[in-house]
Amino acid sequence: MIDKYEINRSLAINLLRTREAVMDRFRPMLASAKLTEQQWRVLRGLSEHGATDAGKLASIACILPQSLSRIAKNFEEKQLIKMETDSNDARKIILSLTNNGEVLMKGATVESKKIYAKLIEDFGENNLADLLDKLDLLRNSLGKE
Amino acid sequence: MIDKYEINRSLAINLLRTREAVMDRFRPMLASAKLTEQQWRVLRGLSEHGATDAGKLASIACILPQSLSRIAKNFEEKQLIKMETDSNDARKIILSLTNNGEVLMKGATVESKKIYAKLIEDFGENNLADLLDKLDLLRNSLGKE
DNA sequence: TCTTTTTAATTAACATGTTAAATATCTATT
DNA sequence: AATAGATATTTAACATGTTAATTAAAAAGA
Repeated sequence: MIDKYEINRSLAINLLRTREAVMDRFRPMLASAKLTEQQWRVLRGLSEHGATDAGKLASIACILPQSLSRIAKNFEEKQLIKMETDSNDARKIILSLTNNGEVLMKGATVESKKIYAKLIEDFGENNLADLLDKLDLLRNSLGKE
Repeated sequence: MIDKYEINRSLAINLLRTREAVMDRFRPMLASAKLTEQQWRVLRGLSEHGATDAGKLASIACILPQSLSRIAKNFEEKQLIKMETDSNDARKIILSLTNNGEVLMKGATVESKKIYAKLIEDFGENNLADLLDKLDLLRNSLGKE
């Protein structure tokens, strides 16, 4: 039964395999920084957005709030982030990088940009723009954002 | 610092978000069958390819052999699959669906095809073909397959 | 103001991802 | 045939995904 419904042709699997192929280029960098993909996205979100409450940060980093809760506790113990209660809303926790966290991200970000630049060079800037457009279109077609 | 390196524009995150949007359409089906995404891919692989050794099946289902090992034990206890040693190579384990497993997959496959057909209708057959082509191209550019 | 509802974050329980190591079997070399 | 090296699977330990429940605080209504 080899048709467009077959597993190797399915959209979800192709998105997964392609993402894995992309991440393979970043894994050495992450391994040398001793960070998981999710931890990297959290620190990157804080680095780009500055102090952010947990809910927004989870959304930015594309992880569940429950996962961020665990990651944040871990990072606070390692003194990579600070956790403070929002003075306007005691339910919210504001996260921000410590100096240690910023130092860690400085180096990793330089490395990450090099890898991404090489990826764009290999894939082609136009191909990348087209692909990102198609992905946006698909998400819109599915009624999400 | 909003440039092409910014997290919300990064390729890996977009592939992740888009995949999540696609899977959102399938999750109700999976929930009603009480299957995780990975369990679904394993059963689907067996349904499409018949009896398969663990290594090949893990590759087909796009999960790690270690994960398949746990899933297979779980499924064997629930009598959804059989596990037999390969008579030609005692290192290999051949997995196959039981009758129970095939019955489960019959219904779920019908449902899955309906959902996928609706997705194609919403996204457009040409857009889907283009996207799959671009994903292939990207994987090839990255030197994978 | 008091109660109810909603929201933000956390915790719990189980499944999977990831890296490393262990086990068993096969293959190649001598 | 005996050994060394390679392959297939499994197990272990820890991090994250997922669903559900819990806690605390804000917002809404009576």
